[in-house]
Amino acid sequence: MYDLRWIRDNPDAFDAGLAARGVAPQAQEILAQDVQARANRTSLQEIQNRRNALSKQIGAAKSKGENADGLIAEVGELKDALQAGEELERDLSQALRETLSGLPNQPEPGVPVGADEEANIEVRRHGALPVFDFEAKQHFEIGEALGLMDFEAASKLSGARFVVLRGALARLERALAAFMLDIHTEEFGYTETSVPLLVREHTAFGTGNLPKFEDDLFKTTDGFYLIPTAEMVLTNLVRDEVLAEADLPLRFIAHTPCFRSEAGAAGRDTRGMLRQHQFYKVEMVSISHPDQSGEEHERMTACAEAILQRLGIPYRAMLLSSGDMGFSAQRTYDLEGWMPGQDCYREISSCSNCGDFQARRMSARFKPKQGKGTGFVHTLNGSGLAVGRTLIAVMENYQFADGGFAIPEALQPYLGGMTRIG
RNA sequence: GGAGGGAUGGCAGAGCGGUAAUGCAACGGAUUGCUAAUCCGUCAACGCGUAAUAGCGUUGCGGGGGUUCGAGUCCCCCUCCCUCCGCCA
Repeated sequence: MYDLRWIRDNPDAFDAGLAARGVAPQAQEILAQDVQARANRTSLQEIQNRRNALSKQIGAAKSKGENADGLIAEVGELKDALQAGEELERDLSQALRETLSGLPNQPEPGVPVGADEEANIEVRRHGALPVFDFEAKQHFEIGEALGLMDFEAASKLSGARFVVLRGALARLERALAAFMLDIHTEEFGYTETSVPLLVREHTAFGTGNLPKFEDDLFKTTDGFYLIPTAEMVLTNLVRDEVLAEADLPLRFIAHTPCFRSEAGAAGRDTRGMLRQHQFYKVEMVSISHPDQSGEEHERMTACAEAILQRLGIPYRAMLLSSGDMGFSAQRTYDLEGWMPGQDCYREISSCSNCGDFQARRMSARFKPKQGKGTGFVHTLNGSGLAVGRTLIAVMENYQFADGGFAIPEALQPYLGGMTRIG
């Protein structure tokens, strides 16, 4: 959500930012509406002022037992104008709110401008790619051959884009989540949080998933949305709050299932468990002081990278282009893990700084120590990491010719000392 | 599912038709060897105004309608929270 006053002062920058995201210019239209709304507000306030003054006189007159009929008649003449002004005020501000709530965030300076992932910039690469003296398999080939990954069973239950894991593989998934949580909570200062997986509309609005992306969400018959990421809940923890400046930053982490309809992804990544309607993810959220969000963003990305490093998964960090970023983000790093079976890097984490965009939608503020009023916090979110995709990366990077795969050393304590599966 | 109670500023909490009490916290100022205490002010959003302040004004008592010269207060609808009963992990 945008600050109208910022658009007033920077209409060209506003449109340029939208253009970078493939959205047509809006400033002229918005500012015209804004001028109209303010003009109406001013004249409405004058009428309200008169009504209040007259009403006070009426009250005073009546308490003295005097006749107030003249005054009552006078204030009665204001009635139509008052009602019309109030109605117009409602309509105009609602129209503006609707327009603004459907516009994506501005890319930060330094974000490459481009239509899609082609324009992303690789900023770092870490880890040597594994070399195999056999043809590397994809995770589902390994998992199915071991009898531990069962797409048929899942489809019997739920159809396409679900999976059943069994035995050691199911345990590996659980171990990965525990491993990630332990590091982020014990070493990086995130507070482990157990959260609802079903949320109401205003919560989905706060993070920017509604109103524009309702099709991506699952909705229950009684109006709940299933969370597509814990970002939605963790970020909304500060909705309608006024935080003390000294309490910032707040850092939350949660391990949750994520539910996505994948409405626009028909035919993409249909094999395996890369793209599912349901998957586990460990999600970090930071609520930051506006002056520190850039720094916090780098820190958060480093936290996610630490997991990949300790698991020995080669990866690269991509600075997303304006067109590839999510709706609410102003700057995003994707971490792409190496997938030997596919012979390419695939997204395994996405870390975004949303600036005050979500904070405005949620009314999440802080009280500065100096100065009057309140300011909006900045919100950041990042996967640390997507558990399902990390599982894939482990299986593929550590695979053996015989169809089994090794457990990364750091993870072995979480699997009762197991060193390999299969 | 049944019955009842509630939603007021950062927090607590009164007001039940006539300009939103009071307390706590926070911030600014005054005072003061220092700290504490005390006193005064500020403390949300928006509009006008300004270089920025100041200043003036409007709104704000969960949301939306209505009655009234005037609504936190009365009427209607909705949302959420709590308590008890029933059912249940």
